[in-house]
Amino acid sequence: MSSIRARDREETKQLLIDAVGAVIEADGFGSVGVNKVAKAAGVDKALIYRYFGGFAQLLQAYGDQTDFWWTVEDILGDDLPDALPNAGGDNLAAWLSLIFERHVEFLRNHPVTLEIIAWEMSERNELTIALEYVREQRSLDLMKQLLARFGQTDRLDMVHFGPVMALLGAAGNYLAARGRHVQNFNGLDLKSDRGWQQLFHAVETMLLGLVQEKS
Amino acid sequence: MSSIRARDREETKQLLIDAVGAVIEADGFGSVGVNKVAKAAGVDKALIYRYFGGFAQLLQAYGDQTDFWWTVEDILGDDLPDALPNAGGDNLAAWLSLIFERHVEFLRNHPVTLEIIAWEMSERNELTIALEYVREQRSLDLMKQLLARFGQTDRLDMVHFGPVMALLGAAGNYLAARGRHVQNFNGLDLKSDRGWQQLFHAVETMLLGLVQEKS
DNA sequence: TTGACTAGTCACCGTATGGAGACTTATAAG
DNA sequence: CTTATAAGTCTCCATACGGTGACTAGTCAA
Repeated sequence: MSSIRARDREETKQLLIDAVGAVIEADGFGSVGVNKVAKAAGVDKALIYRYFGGFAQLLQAYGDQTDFWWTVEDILGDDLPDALPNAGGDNLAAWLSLIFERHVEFLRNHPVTLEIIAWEMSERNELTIALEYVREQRSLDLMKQLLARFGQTDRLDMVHFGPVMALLGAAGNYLAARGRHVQNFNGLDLKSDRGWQQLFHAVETMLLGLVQEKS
Repeated sequence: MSSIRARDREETKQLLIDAVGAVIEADGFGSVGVNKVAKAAGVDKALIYRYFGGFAQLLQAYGDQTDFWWTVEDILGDDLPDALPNAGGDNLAAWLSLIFERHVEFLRNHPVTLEIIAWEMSERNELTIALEYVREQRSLDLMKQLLARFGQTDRLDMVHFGPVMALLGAAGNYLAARGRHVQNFNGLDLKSDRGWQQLFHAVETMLLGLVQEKS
């Protein structure tokens, strides 16, 4: 029981920062607060104010230390688009399908990110605005890279490229976040890999059809 | 200033019930509580306990009085599927596209429903479970009706029907809820009708392609 | 050994919450 | 006119929140 930690400011700061993530993952973003975080860190809440200046700055520090969102490299992998010669014509559709899959897998492996997505639906403040700005930029980055490779040559009607990305991103976010607590959505099983495979398959088929539709 | 309402139990109950909706619409579901609702109703909060037994029952009464979700008739309109002779073959794709559009329009015209959708992302209790049960049933109802008309004749691969419905429903919910407070998502403008038209158009094209993809 | 510095503790404040009991007052029956 | 019932008001309570100031106690240099 002699949990007498040595007095160490930096270690205590890190304990607090880590506690933020732990509380979010355990109880969601909505119930994160100065009392709960301090208790989770095993530290007095007064230190939050002394070391960080306030709870908002602690959250800020947590955000700065954590990557909540994929980078373009995460999504495109080592096989950058130009590694695949742009021959087939439906390459972009295949890529979009793969991107959707990786997007969803990223979310399913990052519970804190799912909490943030859920939280952003009901709350809007400096922190959520900053986080959603990062995501929007990453998404636009990804789209720009895809357009640079496929924009002139692919048969997909580029008028639909943006809306389709939005549709897939929105559906992925919603279903992944919902799958945290709910089993089914519109008959789809969000808690089984099989349900997600069905979704991936349907998306792939739709995208291939979209390409061939190009007038 | 003599706002001396006559003493009327039923009227007061209704005032409270209506205040629930008003508070939700104004401040969101997360900040709904006994104090705020009573103040909005211009009534003492003790009456909530006397007339309803508790705040949960007041919410229950509000839920029973309000239709948060479309019915199959709302979505299919008077033109039931069998009113259109099943000639073209891509009728189902056209219907799905129309359904998506009506789904989104319903949401955009029902702010309280959007608040509930957002709220369900972070909270899960008896009330949210009851509400999402209703929606799931309505969605399955809709799908069953569509399958009954098109299941045997349409060229759409029925393996993909369920997942596609889930994808469209999820994207509609997410984008509509997000559009309450945020302007853009993946470059799509959620606050202008033009942005939504782009989305509808892209969805229509995708669905048509899906039909023609049937192997 | 002493004294300064600072990491960590503790008690407290103001506010808002959900909730209950005691009270006042309007109304309608006898 | 009297009186019981019920509508509506008021005060209070326990709890939890974010936040602050005073205090205790290790640590390290002189």
